[in-house]
Order: sequence, then C-alpha cells, then structure tokens
Amino acid sequence: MVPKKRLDYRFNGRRSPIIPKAPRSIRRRCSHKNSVEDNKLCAFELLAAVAGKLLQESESSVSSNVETHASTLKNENVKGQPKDEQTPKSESIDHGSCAESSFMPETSVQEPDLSSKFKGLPQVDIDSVLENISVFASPDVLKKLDCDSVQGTCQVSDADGNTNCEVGGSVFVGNNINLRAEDQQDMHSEDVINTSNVKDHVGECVNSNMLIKSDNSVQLPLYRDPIPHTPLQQQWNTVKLGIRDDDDNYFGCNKLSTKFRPFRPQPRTGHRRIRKMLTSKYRKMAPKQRSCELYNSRDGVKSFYQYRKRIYTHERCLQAPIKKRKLFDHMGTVSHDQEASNNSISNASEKGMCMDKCNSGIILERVSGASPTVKGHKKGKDPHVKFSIKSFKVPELYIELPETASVGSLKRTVMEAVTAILGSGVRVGVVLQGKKVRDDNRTLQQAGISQNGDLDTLGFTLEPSFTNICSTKTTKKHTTILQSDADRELLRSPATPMVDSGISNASVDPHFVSKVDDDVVTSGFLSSPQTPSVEAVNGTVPDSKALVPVSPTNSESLAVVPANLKPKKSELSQRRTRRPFSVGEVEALVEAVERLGTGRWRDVKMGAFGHADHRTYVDLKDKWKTLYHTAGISPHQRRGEPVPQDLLDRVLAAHSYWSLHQLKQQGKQLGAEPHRTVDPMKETVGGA
DNA sequence: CTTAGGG
DNA sequence: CCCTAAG
Repeated sequence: MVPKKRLDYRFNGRRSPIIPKAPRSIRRRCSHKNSVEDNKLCAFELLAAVAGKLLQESESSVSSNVETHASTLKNENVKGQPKDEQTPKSESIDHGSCAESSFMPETSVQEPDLSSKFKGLPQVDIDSVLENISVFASPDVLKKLDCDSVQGTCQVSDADGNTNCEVGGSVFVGNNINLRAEDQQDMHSEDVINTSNVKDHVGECVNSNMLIKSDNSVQLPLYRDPIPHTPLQQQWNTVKLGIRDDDDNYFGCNKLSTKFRPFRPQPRTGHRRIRKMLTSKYRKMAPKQRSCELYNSRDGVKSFYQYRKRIYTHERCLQAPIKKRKLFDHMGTVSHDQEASNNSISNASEKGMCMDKCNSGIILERVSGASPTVKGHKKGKDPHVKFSIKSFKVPELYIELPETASVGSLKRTVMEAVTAILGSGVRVGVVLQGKKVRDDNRTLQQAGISQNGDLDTLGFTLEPSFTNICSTKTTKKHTTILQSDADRELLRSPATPMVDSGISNASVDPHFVSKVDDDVVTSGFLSSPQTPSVEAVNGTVPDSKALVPVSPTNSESLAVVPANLKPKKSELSQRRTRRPFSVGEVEALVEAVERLGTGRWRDVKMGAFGHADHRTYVDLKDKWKTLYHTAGISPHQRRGEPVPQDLLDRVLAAHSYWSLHQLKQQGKQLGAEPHRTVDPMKETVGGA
C-alpha cells in the first residue's frame, strides 16, 4: 500500500540541506588557494597581536634575527636529546611514504620555503618564539607560509640547555588544523595498513618491542620491559612532542607543533560523512585537542596529553560525538566522560580491519590457554577460568605532524604518545558483552565470566589513570596571565553544540595561543572510569604460549575484537541541529499517522513531510513517540511549545487504534492465534 | 533502507 | 536526536 514509489523518496538521508552549516572548507584542496590570501592577513594580525602581548610580558630581550637565534637555540637544545637513527628522507619516500602521508598533513608540502626558512625554530625560548613570530609575521613570510596556520611551539630551556618546559602554542589562522584533519581523513588507511614499512620505520625506532601497526595503531607487546632500562616516567620526561625530529630536521615555523589527538583513523573512501565530523565544532576544539607537554625539571614533570577515551569494548572508528567534544573542550577534564559515551566499534564490513585501523593497539599475545577464548578448567570444586589476553588496544591517538617532519620524528611522536599513556598509569577494566563490569566484588561467575560463559565477548580495557597531570603552574608568568584569558574564553564559549564557523573566534583571539595551552593543561589527562583509553581484547589466537609481538599483519588477521563489533558509523557525525516540531507539523504528523498507522513511517514521511528534507522518517517516528509520551503526562510536565490537547488526544486515539490494528494484522498473518486477531480488549495480550 | 526501541 | 539491531 505504499502510495509512492521510493524513487520519490529521497529524504532519508541524515543531511538536511536546509540547515545551514557553518561555512567551512571541508576539502582543503579545493579551498586552499582561495583562502590563502585571507588567511594571510589574519595570520599576520594574529601573530602580531600575540607577539605584542607576549612581548609586553616578556622581559627578556630577543634576537630579531631568526636564523641566528634559531641556530643558537638549536645548539642549546639539541644536545642531550637522544636521536634516533638516521632516517633518510629518501627512505621515507621509498618505503614510508604511505605511512607518512597518512600521518601528516599534505599541506606542508606546499611550504618548502617556509620550512627551510624556519629551520631550527622549533625549539626556542618561549619569549623568543614570540619574538620570532613577530619578526616572521611579515606579509612576505606569511605569503610563503601559504598556509592557514602558523603554529608555534615554545620551549623553555634551562641553563643546561635541557628543555624544561615546553609549551605548545599554536596560532591558527583559518582552518588549517581542521583541514589537516580532513586531509588525513581523506587518506586511506588501507594504504598504510598493509605496509610493513610503517612498522619498519616507526616501530623499530620507537622500541624494538613496539610496533606501529599499519593501521595507525601502536602495538606494544607487553611482555617484558617494553622500555627496557628506562622507567616510564623518565622516558616520559624526555618526550618531546615532535618538536624536533630525530634527524635534526626542524620543521618550519608553521609546523612547529606536533599534536597528539585522539587518533581518528582514516575512513575508507566511501565514508563521506567523515567530513561532517570535521565541522565547526570539531574544528573549534581541534587546536585544543592536540596534546602538548609541559615539563620542567625543577618543578617536576607536567605533561598532558590528550587522548580520547573510548568506551568499553566497542570503539567506533572515528570518533566521539562532537557535542561531547565540545563539552570536553569547555569543561576540560570533566567532560571526558561524556566523550566516551557512545563509542562503539565498527566494522565488520572491513574485515575486521577497522579495529586495527581505528585503534592504536598494544598487542599482547595471549599467554596460556589452548583455547582461543578464555577457558576454564575444573580444579576441585571451584572451577577456574583461564584468561589469555591476546592484546590490548591503545585508544586512538591522533598524531599530527607536518609532512616535512622526518620519519624519526614520527616515531618519536608515537612513542611519546604511547609512553605517555602507559607511563601515566593504567588500570584494567573488564568488559563483557560490551558492558563494563564495574562491580569489583562480584565473582567471576556472578559476572558471567565463567568457563560456561560467553567469554568470547570478554574483553579487557586499559583505562588511563592519570591523576597527576598538568598540574599547576608553568614557570612563565604570561602563562598565568593567559590562563585567565583562557578561562574567560571558556566561559564565554557557548555550550551549544552548534557552532558556527568554529575557528574564527579562536583564531582571531590574541590569546588563543595561550588559551590552547591552558586548555590542554586543564583538560590534560583525566582518568575516567567511563573512558578506557586502552582496550584489550581476548585474542583469537588459538594457542600462544608466549607473549610475542604481533606483527601488524598478524593482528589484522587476528581481528581481535570481542565479537559484536559492527561496522557502522565510522565517523564523527555532527548532531543535527534541533528542530522542534511546530504545531503544524505535529498536526500533519498526527493526521498522517491516523491515516497510515504507526508502523509506516516512511509512508508518513512521504505523505506528510515529503517536502521537509530535514524530517526523516526516524524523526517522525521519534516525534510520534514523544507525542505519545507527552499525551500521557500531565500538562505541567510538558515542555517546549505546547501541543494542543486535541492533537494529543488524537495521538492517543490513533496510537490506540493502530495498536489494535497492528495486532489484527499480526493475528491475520500468524493465523494461529485467533484470540488476538479481533478482540480489542485483548490489547495487552498482543505483547505476550 | 526501514522499523522499532533504547539511549 | 542519536544509535542499533533486525528485517
């Protein structure tokens, strides 16, 4: 009885063309050129503003000669910095190009001049940086930047030349950072996935036992000392977020900072919606998402990484709902929890690859068991359950590096990210059938973890337990000042999920740089029970007697996810703007439902809302649901635009009618249950 | 893609 | 509104 052909129905998409989205260049490649000019100006102003402000607070005089200064800094800072083996560019190109490209924004390629020009800049005294920025902020330079952003990362060095404090600061002009993200999104992880070179070039360097999976995940065999002779903490202290690569190649000014962000794996080609997630809100927070490290040998380590936490066993390839991010953005640590809420893993359609692609993973080989799953064996009257955890997955780590960064830099960056997570302490969470088992007092049996249980769905998570993070003060005075600014910024930031052009505000805000930093500080590493940062899953490897590093290939084939992982939404979709139904719409809906019933939402949609692209049948169904609910509650409990009582009455009537009608239909079809078919009074029976 | 429900 | 499991 479908009135119309599906051909006519083209509104089931989520997108509502009608809803104006904040203008944003979703695809950098297209908009790049046009935005350059504008951004150039902004960049200049921004830089100037920042520089000006900071200079005021800076007592130290600065060199106006960039090259000189940079080289000096370089000399000071480079020493003491362990370097990874040389990784020739050629090699990167030959073997690691895929990996590299997947990690780095392509934008950088376009700024060779800048790159060379700012060589050596990465590590500079914070004041100097500011100075440098002001110096650089000439139209010419900006032009060369040919980029939408200028990021600066500052480091404060002590007399020994050791870096004591790193303050990552970024000035974003335009939407570079977002674009980068998108660029990454545009890349195909598959390209990387099967490339062993990622492992070769990155993993080996980071740690002989740690591998970076081609899918962007990091595998860190937990057997024994991943970081042999260095206490995690210590390692952590030396972490430099990719400020300088290991080949002594400094990135250009516009790529000074390396950001750790929850890693969002590249979507497959078909995932268009990925771009959606990169919309304003996300973008706005993007700068803050990056993690930076702030540490001072005197004041103790202060490091903050931002990572995204994920929810139990399921992880979505891409992300967390933006609204959550938003919260996270403005509320700092507190909102971490929220962010974790609806993550679920995706992908079956991707042959289990998604898992790997989606998550950075630390893989542990399962130890015991001859069985792939947790198995129990009798032992007296108390059955034992044997657990063999094959792997732990690290949550997404978003690492962003300029294309000009070296592979060595990438290695370090990843290493740092992983180290930060591990080093800050983790705790284990247990997930069974997708649900976290929170009650520590329950017995395994009670929790359903028995030899007879469905242990295939048992998983373990490594949850971050950072508590010491980003504590307090930074040595620099202006940091404090900026803090207040940042606070203000946070306060005035609307909590609404709908954000306009996103970056604009931030990018224009002279305090943006510091704000970012501050944000990072305040939101540093939080531990949230809800948000496991590391995921572990029971291996599917039948019988591994020992813990062995799992090669990317292996892990892929293992597809270690606790079963029920579906491939669905693999992108961070922005929540649609809320669009309350008008009385007129409600009326139309009621009318349509009265006519068509409550089980034909597509028809209802076509019949009554065919022109309303923003109303999907799901929306209508949901609206009906709420209407029905509304009708069932007292008027004073209702909110929003009041719905005429008569409509509500019709809702109840229609609902009632169609409930019976459906029962009838069912009865007819089933045929086996006569009493259901007709008697209206048997309404309740239907459910049985 | 649609439905139906839970969140 | 979102997200998913089921058809």
